[in-house]
Amino acid sequence: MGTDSAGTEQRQPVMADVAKLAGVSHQTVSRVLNGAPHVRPDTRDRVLAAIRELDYRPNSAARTLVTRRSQTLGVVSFDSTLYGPASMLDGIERAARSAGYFVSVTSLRSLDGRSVQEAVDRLRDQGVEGVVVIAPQTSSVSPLAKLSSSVPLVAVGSGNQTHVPMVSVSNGYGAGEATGYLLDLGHRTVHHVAGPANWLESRDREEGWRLTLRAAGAPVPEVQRGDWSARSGYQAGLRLARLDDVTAVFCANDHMALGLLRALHEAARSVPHEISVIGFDDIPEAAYFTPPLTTVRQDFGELGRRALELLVGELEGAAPSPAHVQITPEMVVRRSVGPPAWR
Amino acid sequence: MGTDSAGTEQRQPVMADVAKLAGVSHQTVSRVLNGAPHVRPDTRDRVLAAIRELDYRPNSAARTLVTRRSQTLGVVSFDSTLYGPASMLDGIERAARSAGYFVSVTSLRSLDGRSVQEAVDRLRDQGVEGVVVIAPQTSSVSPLAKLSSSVPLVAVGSGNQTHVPMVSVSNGYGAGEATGYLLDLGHRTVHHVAGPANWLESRDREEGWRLTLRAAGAPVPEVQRGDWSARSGYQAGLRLARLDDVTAVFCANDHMALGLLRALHEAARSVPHEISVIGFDDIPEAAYFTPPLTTVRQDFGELGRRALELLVGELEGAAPSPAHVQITPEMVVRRSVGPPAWR
DNA sequence: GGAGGAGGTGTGAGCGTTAACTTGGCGATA
DNA sequence: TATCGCCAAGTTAACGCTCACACCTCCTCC
Repeated sequence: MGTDSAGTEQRQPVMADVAKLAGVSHQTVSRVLNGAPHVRPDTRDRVLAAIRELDYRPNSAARTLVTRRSQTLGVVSFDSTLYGPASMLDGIERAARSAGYFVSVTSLRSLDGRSVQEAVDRLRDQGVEGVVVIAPQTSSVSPLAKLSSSVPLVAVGSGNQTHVPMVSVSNGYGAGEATGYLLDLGHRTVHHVAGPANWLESRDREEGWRLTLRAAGAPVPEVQRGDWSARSGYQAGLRLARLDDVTAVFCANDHMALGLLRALHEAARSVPHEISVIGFDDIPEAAYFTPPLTTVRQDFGELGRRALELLVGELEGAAPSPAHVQITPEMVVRRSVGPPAWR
Repeated sequence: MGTDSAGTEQRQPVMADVAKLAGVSHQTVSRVLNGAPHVRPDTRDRVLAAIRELDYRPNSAARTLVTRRSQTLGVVSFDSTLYGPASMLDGIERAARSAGYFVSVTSLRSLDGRSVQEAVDRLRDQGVEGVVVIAPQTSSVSPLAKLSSSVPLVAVGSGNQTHVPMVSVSNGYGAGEATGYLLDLGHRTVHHVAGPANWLESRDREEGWRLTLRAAGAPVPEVQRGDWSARSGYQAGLRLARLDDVTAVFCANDHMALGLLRALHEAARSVPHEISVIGFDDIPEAAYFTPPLTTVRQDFGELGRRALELLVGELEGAAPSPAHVQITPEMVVRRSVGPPAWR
């Protein structure tokens, strides 16, 4: 008959429905929902009961519209299939949730700056309050400075970028530790299987390796360049196996180290008796390689967590701190290293 | 000096600002933005120019409020640090983006049904239009049926759940292939390192293995139970190495196979000469194990993509298809298998 | 040449919430 | 007893967008 209440209305209940049922105004419902003071306990209870009865859910779009806060953070990542990015994402998500934020992710299809730009824009259009960028490529760092003006932004990765708040692992330090350890064992020098040239991690680890060799007065062999994959490590291994003065190799990550181990095995070069190998990351499998891999552990989850803390701090604290958090990696010694063979 | 225009207002431009600048009504701006017909080309151009000049961004919360569409999908995953879930997430994100959706993720802290419930609720409160659940544990499947009434939902994993649309890999088939291959090579039977008992994948692979042995009249050895980690595979390997009638082992995933290889190597049991090993997943590193691992490949990215297609279909097509998409895995033969040793 | 239709645009209402005011009690203070 | 102030509510106005409709101008057709 009338215009309303034509029986069983199927639409979602809204605040007004709750208010009517509880016999209060919608504003009081809002107050209860937001934990505002000055609500009489019995009133609160009536409202809560009505909410439960109707299974009422606040509409987040409406709330966002008026408060201008979406409670959502964005994450831009590159290849979230890799162990590192995946773990960081996981850390970020956990930290975000406990800070009361949702996480919206988007992954990059290519490495260029425009792609990062697009991804951040996309996230921004969706209304995220801040963005964490996991994109440690040289090409994607410079655009960040511009972007950060449009939306609070934190980078996670490597490098000494001054413009953007960032949390990173001391890759150079870790690489130095690994290289130094091998030199201390008595190796004349240490070869290096590096990551892609345009990754900051890659560059920093290479630099750490190089500086340590120089400081020790050791010769600096030619770098074998890989792309983080086991496949590329394998190929680097085949090349290194042809040289016969190789007694120690530092790989920029564990996956390449795995490939290297494979290649050395095929070339009948014993690890660690003839050649020592150190990786980087300490992926969960590293301890089960043949032989178990000595490596430099970095805590990806912690990295993500810290990045999120930084972002939330920037968002909620008034301080627009352009901080740079450094996390120190730690070497884990396993059976893939030893003193050089006497011969 | 009225109430408005006190100089350089810092607030974000809204549709009305664009309209004023272009000399049209806000509705025309909306039409241009949404590609509505019946807008004269030069009007459109003026509007577009105004948008660019002001760097106007539509407010998604406002749009969502009125259209009741958030353009956002939720993903619930368990341990997105693992290669499988991470790859699926990646596939889902890519597919979602090309279908015009954002992706909001949340990961489970524990396996129980209540935890899944909470995660989905959380996502729903945020206003997602649908949810993909990557949670192939037995404990989390039953709650899904109830949940699916409140929001469109698709599961990805395993099992023959009838209540919820799902996309899964034929785990039983893959396990059967692997087991059959080993039997065909002449092995008397095949041992099995299984995954956690409460995972559907685990259960289905174990069942495929068992059925194949039975069908071939082969004895069914006791199952070694692991937890997907290389560590647990290693421990299972130590146990199996003590038995001396073991000539073939099928592992429920590649990581456990890695641990197994390690244990067998330490026990001086040669693979494949004394013992053949097959894994499951074909992670990128499997080809570089020592020896390279024969395994059953499943395309996680494809899995995620298909799950998303299913969800979007349910969302946009009128058909509430309670489909069940099956993807067939494929065996990849490498050097970790061979005929049993004669002795 | 007036009716009808289609293209092109403007007007007003409403989505569901929070923010800012307003209102009405009631006890404490002067 | 009149006044102040605090508590506990209610009322109204945004927030920025889309939808439904009204309107105007041509053009076509009989």
